[in-house]
Amino acid sequence: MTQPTTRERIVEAVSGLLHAQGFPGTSLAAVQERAEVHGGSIYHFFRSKERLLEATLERYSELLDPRIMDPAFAGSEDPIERVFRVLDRYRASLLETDFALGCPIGNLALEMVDCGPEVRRRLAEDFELWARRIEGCLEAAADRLPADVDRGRLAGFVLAVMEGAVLLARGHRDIAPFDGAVAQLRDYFGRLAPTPNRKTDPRNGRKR
Amino acid sequence: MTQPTTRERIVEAVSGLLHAQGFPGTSLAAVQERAEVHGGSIYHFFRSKERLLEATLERYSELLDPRIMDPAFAGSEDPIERVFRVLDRYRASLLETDFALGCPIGNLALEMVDCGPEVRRRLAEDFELWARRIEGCLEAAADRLPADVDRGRLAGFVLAVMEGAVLLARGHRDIAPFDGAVAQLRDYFGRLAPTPNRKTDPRNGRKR
DNA sequence: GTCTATATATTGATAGAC
DNA sequence: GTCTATCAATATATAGAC
Repeated sequence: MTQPTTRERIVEAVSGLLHAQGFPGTSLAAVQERAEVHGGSIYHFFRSKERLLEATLERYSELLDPRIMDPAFAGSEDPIERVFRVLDRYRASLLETDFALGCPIGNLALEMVDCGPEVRRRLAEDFELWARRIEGCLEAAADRLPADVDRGRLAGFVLAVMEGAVLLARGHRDIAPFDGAVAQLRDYFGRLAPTPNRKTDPRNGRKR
Repeated sequence: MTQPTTRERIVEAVSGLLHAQGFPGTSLAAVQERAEVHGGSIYHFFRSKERLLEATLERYSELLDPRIMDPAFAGSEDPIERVFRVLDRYRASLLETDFALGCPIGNLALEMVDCGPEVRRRLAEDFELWARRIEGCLEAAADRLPADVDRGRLAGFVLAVMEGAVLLARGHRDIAPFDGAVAQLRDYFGRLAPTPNRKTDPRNGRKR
């Protein structure tokens, strides 16, 4: 409830602009306007545009749970269904923004070819964090998956499918490729966890 | 064997630069240097940078078969194995270029938010062409896939996985996420086409 | 800490001689 | 068709008053 600091306003502005227009497309002039700060204030807090990116990547990792995962998980108690609720949030974001906003980390991963190790580290960290949340769902559904399935690797696969599906939908400006990829992923999960039959399984529905 | 025209040299130069540095990152000054043309020559052939991009996207679609698909398909006669040979070529490209070069179309799909309908159309066309080649492999292996599998949709899924896997590997600067995603896709195909057992299947090995 | 003013470089694009 | 010269806009970054 406290007033955001100038530094926070700057990061918040970059956060939105970066998502919509990428790193080269985000000019500091636009950041000034959006954050309602003037010229040199940005450089008072950040030595360079790349340092500003680093702070924003850290912010993204802070926002992952409250903005993405928690709302998605709230939609279902079933752990595998929760995975698909997460994907559905990216679907909704694509439609709401007319394919302008995909995954901010995914965009940056392709954009930032030449960048310092700190940016690289934070990008990888954000991907890891996302995958670990999905892995948590898979662990919760471990009894419904084949024992020999590597759940960490499967979580990474879900992330790859999400990023690829977002990319295709944005390229086509059409949600159909996204829906097709998600449907195929569902088919895969269906073959991994045949007939969950949650209603009769005593392990499900437990509250504590 | 004929000498490349000036126009062809320009497109060739853009082709490489675009792949490595993206659209905003590809300056016309760099194009001049690489194509060994001077200033206004580019504007003699192309009205704008975006027109130049359109010509390059058309070039990419021309190169898909000779540069990507044909060499990959030459590695195996088995249609499903051919799908994975294609993915393996992207893997090799990532390693050879130290993760600098991924999929040129995938990069552009995320970069080109504001662009004319012609660019959009050609991007979608290039994706479609890629997926249709994979779909051709799946059709050739139709007898080893469940009858109810939508092969066009599965081909789009393979493309999504490839794009996502390339994106993750570039973000991590590590081939492990790519390998993990491909291994998981192999697992999926294994569950779709259990024990191909090509050796004893009379349908395989036919030459005409 | 915040502001104005500005330095320096580079961008896409144009004009016109040859 | 190819060249030189250059425009106008914009980029990141800096200096210094307040």
